[in-house]
Amino acid sequence: MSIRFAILVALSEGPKSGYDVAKHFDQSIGFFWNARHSQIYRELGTIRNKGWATSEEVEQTGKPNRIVFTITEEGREALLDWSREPIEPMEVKDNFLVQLYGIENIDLEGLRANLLLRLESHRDREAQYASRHAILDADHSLADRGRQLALEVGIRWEREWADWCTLALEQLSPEAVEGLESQSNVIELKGHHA
Amino acid sequence: MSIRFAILVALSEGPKSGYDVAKHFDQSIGFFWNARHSQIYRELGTIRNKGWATSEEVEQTGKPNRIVFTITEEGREALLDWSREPIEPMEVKDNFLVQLYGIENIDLEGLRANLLLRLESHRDREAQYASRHAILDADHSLADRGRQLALEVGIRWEREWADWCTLALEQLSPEAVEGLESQSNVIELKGHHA
DNA sequence: CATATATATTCCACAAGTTCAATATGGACT
DNA sequence: AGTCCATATTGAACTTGTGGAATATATATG
Repeated sequence: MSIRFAILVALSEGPKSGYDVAKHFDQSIGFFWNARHSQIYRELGTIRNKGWATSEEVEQTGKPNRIVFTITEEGREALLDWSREPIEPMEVKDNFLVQLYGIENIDLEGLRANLLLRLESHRDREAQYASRHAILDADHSLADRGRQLALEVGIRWEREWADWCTLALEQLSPEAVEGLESQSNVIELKGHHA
Repeated sequence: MSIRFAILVALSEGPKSGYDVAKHFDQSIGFFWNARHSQIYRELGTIRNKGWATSEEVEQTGKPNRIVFTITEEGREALLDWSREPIEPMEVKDNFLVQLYGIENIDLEGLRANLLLRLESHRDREAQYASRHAILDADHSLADRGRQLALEVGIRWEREWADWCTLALEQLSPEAVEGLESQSNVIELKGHHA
């Protein structure tokens, strides 16, 4: 229950080939639920098998033929039914947080390096979302308002994470950590191997 | 590359059975990377096969015997190696955001109901994290500082989401949406079926 | 007395998602 | 001439994670 409906959302805006869906995902829904092309093609197959879409081969010269999928009434109903069901809160699965819980048994230098990398990537993404947010017109179009809301939460999310990375870098800097009580075994292990 | 290391982090704090790991997850790391017991037991098997832990059966009366896993030097090194590798930014996979991108083709009433549910669950979680945050001592213990940082980002995350839910409920209220340009097919579909 | 819960592990079927390779062609870059 | 990229789809092997059932006993709740 997942990428299936993200694809169906894409099809609800107009007929698309697997390639189109993948392209579309790269610059919109994909920010929030991406997938590799192999999965997209497979899901399109099951969507068709469920009667949620019909497919039609379009001949092309010089390029491989496209197989274009068109959503059916059943597909639109499936989308509606899905949107009426309760949504499970998104599951947080972040290696950072696992590492923080095991901070005494991991490499602090590695963690700091990763915090810096993440800080950068959060700033990048925030800028990306913000630029897309700016070109939408939420005052007149429902579609744009929905997309803006999605981008809005994306922007907030990236901003909070970036701020948090800065905080974590401060609190875990060598000076800040010095003198803290710790049963770390990292130093002895380093001695064994370096 | 995932629950494996979360389990290894748990084992790095002391020997544990599969049941212990599951319990431990329920109240700590599990907030940020949970798993069902069937997967935990399976991963413990592969951790042992990789030589990252040894296992030992402990006889008990009245209860089933426990199989206790103890981390090895190789396991500790694997944990260190892992913490030195770059961490991929967490993947966002949220049905909400998908629905917002397809807002014209989903049921707005359903979306509003789900926003209310989510608002509640974010408030709950924030309170849960905050109460755990409060009992840690980040001024003296590195372990506690790490855990506090993890909880800190959890609190920020829940707070932002809760605020956003409120914003979305306002912007998608029937009054706010009225008069917006929309090609929605929801109404006609309802007519066909209700 | 029946039922639920806590303890403790195993196994199987399934769903969801990734990785990699193969196929085929036209155009752009070096 | 050779390589890379865009177009376009398929398929197989694999990893990761879920759901459910089976087994066995002690204690608590109704």
